[in-house]
Amino acid sequence: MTSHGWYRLAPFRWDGKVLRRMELLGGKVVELAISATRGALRIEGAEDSAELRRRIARMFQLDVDIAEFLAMTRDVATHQWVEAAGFGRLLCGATLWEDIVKIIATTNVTWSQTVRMVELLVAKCGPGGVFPSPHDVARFSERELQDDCRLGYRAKSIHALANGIVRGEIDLEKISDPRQPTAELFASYKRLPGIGPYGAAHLLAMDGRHDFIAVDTEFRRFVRETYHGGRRVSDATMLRRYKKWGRWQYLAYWSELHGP
DNA sequence: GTCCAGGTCGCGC
DNA sequence: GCGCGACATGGA
Repeated sequence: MTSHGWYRLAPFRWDGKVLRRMELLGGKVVELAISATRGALRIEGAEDSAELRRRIARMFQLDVDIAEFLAMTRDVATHQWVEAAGFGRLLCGATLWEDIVKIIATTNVTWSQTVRMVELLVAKCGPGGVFPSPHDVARFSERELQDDCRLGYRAKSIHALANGIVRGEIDLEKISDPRQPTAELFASYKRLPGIGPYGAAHLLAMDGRHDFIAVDTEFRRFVRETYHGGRRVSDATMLRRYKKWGRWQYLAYWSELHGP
């Protein structure tokens, strides 16, 4: 649950054992309490429903099959620990929309600012503490979002995204159609406001597609320090190291980052 | 004051 | 297609 920082972004709350979040289900706000026991997920706080299952499936990547990746790790000394540790799935938001907003909020800022931005956005726009819908966000002006949620220039992208969805100009269902080849999905994601190569690769990873590594300061720092004695090298050189992992490149890097 | 953080965008060549 | 500066914000 704690593989990348998402568990710290509102409306998620994590106390070290139970992951909680407010969620709007069947027209009412409920508090979900999610825990994992022996690899099984336990959900409390809501009646079973198709909508709940859909959201939980995205949050925990329940439909993502990482068997091929795990098989590869068995043959690589540095990754032997991965399978036993149960590593390989990223915590996601309940919807693609939520993750796009959160990824925009991670760009070109410190993590503590990201946490604050999302916290303020949920507080301002999300009724009852749930993650706000595009409608909830589109009610506010760009200026208001920027000032009250401390989004900086990202308010422009988030405002454009929310309004684009509300007006029907951005159709996330269509954009994220899983039947598309990875390269086309990548291109579609990159066309979203505020999403570039980094964001698109991250969104793909949330679809369980790890073909592209999201090159950011974190990736560069890790590779530089781990493999190049702190000397700076080109992105291409850094990426070459992970080519052998094929469509699991991002996950391979990520597992190195989180180490045994 | 300056630099930079899990980048993106628009512009000029 | 590629390099470059601008862009809000807050902490070092």
